Amino acid sequence: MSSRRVLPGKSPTSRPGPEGGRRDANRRARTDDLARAALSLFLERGIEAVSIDEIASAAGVAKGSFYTYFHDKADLVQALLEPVASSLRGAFSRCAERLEAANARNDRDALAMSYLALAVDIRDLFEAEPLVARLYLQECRGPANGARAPVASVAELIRGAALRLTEVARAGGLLRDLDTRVTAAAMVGASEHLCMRVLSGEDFGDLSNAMTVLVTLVMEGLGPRASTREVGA
Amino acid sequence: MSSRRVLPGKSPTSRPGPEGGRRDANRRARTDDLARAALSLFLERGIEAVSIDEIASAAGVAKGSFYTYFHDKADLVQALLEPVASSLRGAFSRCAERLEAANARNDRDALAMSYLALAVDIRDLFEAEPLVARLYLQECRGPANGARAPVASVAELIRGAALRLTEVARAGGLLRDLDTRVTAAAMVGASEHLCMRVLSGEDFGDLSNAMTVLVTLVMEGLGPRASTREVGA
DNA sequence: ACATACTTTGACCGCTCAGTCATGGTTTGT
DNA sequence: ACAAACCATGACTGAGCGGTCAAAGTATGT
Repeated sequence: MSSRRVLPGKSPTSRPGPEGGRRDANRRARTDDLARAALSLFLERGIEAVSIDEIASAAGVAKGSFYTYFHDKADLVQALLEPVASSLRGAFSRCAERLEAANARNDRDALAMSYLALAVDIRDLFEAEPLVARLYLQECRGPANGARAPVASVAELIRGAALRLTEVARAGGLLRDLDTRVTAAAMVGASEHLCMRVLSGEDFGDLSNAMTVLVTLVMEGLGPRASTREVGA
Repeated sequence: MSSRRVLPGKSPTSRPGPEGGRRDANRRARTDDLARAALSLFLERGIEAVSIDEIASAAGVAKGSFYTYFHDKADLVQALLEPVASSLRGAFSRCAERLEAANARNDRDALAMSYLALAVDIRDLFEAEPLVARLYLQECRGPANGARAPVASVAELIRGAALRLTEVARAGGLLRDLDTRVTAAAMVGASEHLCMRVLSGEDFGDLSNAMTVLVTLVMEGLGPRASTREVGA
């Protein structure tokens, strides 16, 4: 699972030049420069606080050149997130297929392994794209306005998938009969926070260790084999 | 635990007028108006995206009046958060005391009850100040720059306390020998996400239900009585 | 009663910003 | 070879913003 390029939000309309040609290569390089510069600045100051001029300057291009490749800041954010969003869609999709097969066979272990495979997929993705993952985690709780709207879209994707997958886990007997929405939210929250801390480079151990704790937490905390000790509220 | 007033960041230097007098009452009302207006706008658009003019306008005062009561936006955010931050400090402090007493008696049940009492304290606080809690949760992951710096300070307070408390839980035998930082992060993450979803009013059940799931998750997922089934990574 | 600090207002000011576009150079397709 | 699209540049434009402050009204302390 190699990282994929950020694509420009805007392309020439009639004569883009041959693939691999001068203009094509130039567009790739410029897009990359802008994306990289923006990502770094966004992580440092937040999406909203960074100006187009600063991004262009940090990328080493003129301000007007920014608009050759992107419509506006939101367009750039969208482009930054798209490779990760696409991979996430793929991961959730593969997990859904594995779950379907496991359910058809009434195979509870295969069910559990589907979720574990998903966790590994997500771990791999975040490790391949740590900075984009961090940006997502940093911004995904903010309101979906302005340049942050693309981030909110990815959050919606993840939320929906977590809910669906949690529902399947419950129906398949992996989780007790607790409120699915609450359970899904707890899992998303815990995993995001762990990833965020790990990816921030705080001498926090690696993502696999964090994932292990998370899976333990879920399987034993919410699974049907839990002890009879129940803490009342 | 009643909610407390937001205090102005700026006060008159020589003749504030008598407590309860015309000017005192006026300052309270204006401060409240500004705080309320700002809070609403911040939740809708994020702290950074809201201008001083918008806050003043929404509060029904002239723009220059904003500066009568607050130095700048960060000052207002600080004032908004202070009552909640103060209560959190109190809650953590009370929990620490209860833990100390339980540890002195080697009383494991009292240890567990200390954490439960903390969860109840935090639930009560968030229910008393839902909008401020939501603002905190929305913004606490962002970089600590500009008007968001006071939010980051509260996040630091919570992170530090969670780590300390998790360490005590581990030493007291409530949690297995997993990495304390990871465990603390998972708990903070899960609880924040749950609170955020509940407080957003998404037909998500109440905070007590969410807290119950969270406590179950922790006590059974990470406690020493966990089943021998271990999911490898 | 009076002097003075407080309060309110909103026009003003200088600065920043997103987006535009004229100009000139480069690449492509015919 | 040539026409035309593409590309880069940065000055320009109008809008928006934070903060200031003169002028006038109000509350307070002596």
